[in-house]
Amino acid sequence: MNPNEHNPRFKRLVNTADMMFWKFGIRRITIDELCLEANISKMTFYKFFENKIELAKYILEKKMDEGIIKYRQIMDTDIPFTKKIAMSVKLKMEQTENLSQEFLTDVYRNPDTELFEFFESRKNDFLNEILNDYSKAQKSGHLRKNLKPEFILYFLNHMFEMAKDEELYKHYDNAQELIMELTNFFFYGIMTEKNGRKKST
Amino acid sequence: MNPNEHNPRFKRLVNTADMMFWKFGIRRITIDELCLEANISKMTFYKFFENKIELAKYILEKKMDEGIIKYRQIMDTDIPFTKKIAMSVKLKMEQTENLSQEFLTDVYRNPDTELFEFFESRKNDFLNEILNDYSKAQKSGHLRKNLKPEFILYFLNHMFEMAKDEELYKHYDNAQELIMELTNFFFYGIMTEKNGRKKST
DNA sequence: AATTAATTATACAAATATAGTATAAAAATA
DNA sequence: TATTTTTATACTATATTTGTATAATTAATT
Repeated sequence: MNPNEHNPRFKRLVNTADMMFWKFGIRRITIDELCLEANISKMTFYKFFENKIELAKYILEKKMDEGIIKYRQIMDTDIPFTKKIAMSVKLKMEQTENLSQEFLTDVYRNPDTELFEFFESRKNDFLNEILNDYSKAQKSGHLRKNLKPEFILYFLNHMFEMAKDEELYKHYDNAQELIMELTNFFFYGIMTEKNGRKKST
Repeated sequence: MNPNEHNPRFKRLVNTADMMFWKFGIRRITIDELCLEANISKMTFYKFFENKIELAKYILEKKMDEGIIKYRQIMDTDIPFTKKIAMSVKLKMEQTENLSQEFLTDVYRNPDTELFEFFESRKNDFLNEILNDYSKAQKSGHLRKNLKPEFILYFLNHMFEMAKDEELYKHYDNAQELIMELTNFFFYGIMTEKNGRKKST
């Protein structure tokens, strides 16, 4: 809800920064460079943002909000819960793939912890929302009762590391196959029988 | 033929620099960063290279030499000349694809013209070698006589721009198809009839 | 057309980052 | 052990970057 959201210079700046931060990380990009590329003067930059970190924060916030919105769209749709899980796993998978290592590295290693704290706090809000959704699903009988929602989150996060594990990958023909295996494992692992589990395989 | 070629620290440094320059360009990478990443001390860096530009020059030279060697391998093989042309076009195509825009931008925009001049001079040597090969082929009747070898080079260079032209690309289903079209056009355009041209299509 | 507002261009001081060197300690090698 | 290589640290001189102040341009509004 930035009041400058429709200002063409503002948009140009944010888009340029988004692209460049994503590609090179935050610390490698100078404000002068951004202004040159976005074709605005430095004074205009400082009209919009206090400094580079605030700009990065704005971009990060936007990206995270997009993810949350997509997640909520899935959860609010009137489809079976099993389908919701499958779709949200797929969503997280895609988002993990699109993640820029350069951007994230700078978020985590930024000397002052500002960006990092901002990111972590937002991430926690999001995780709590997911946790809440899973808890509700558990109460309404969609998920196994003898399963801590925190474990689900933990497993979900580690799924993506597993998807990149060389040792594990060896046993599959391609990445897609391994991802399917993990998703299925997760899927059947959390569901109650009536909601997705096969009685025997 | 650097005497340090087999020194593990030297190798680590060069490999790290290769990767990082390729990804981020030269100017964005500091010597400290390279040393940290390659796990060597700064003093060791300066044992191997006078400065960052010399290191970049070494890497650029290596990359260009690799290309030239591959080209010569093709030209020295005992295969029909038509095949040689097709293979060397494919080689150039691949090399153009692998080109790092970040690396090249820094080569061209480096404030002191050192790297640029080094690159251009090497490139010219290479172009002359190709020119020479085409001239010989022309004399031995593999190429049309009424065709300046310089035109071939010019066309070859512009083929790769054409391959990326949005307007042109529209008319093809995929990139491969357009590339084939261009290669064939080039191929039949330079050959004498007996060496590749179809009498009618 | 005159006034007002927004944007740029330029220059600048202060802060920060980087390059390159000197030195002593530590590690590896002979 | 003696010798060589490598590192760690500290430091100076540059170079770069930040953030601001100012006047000049440009665009928008009255």
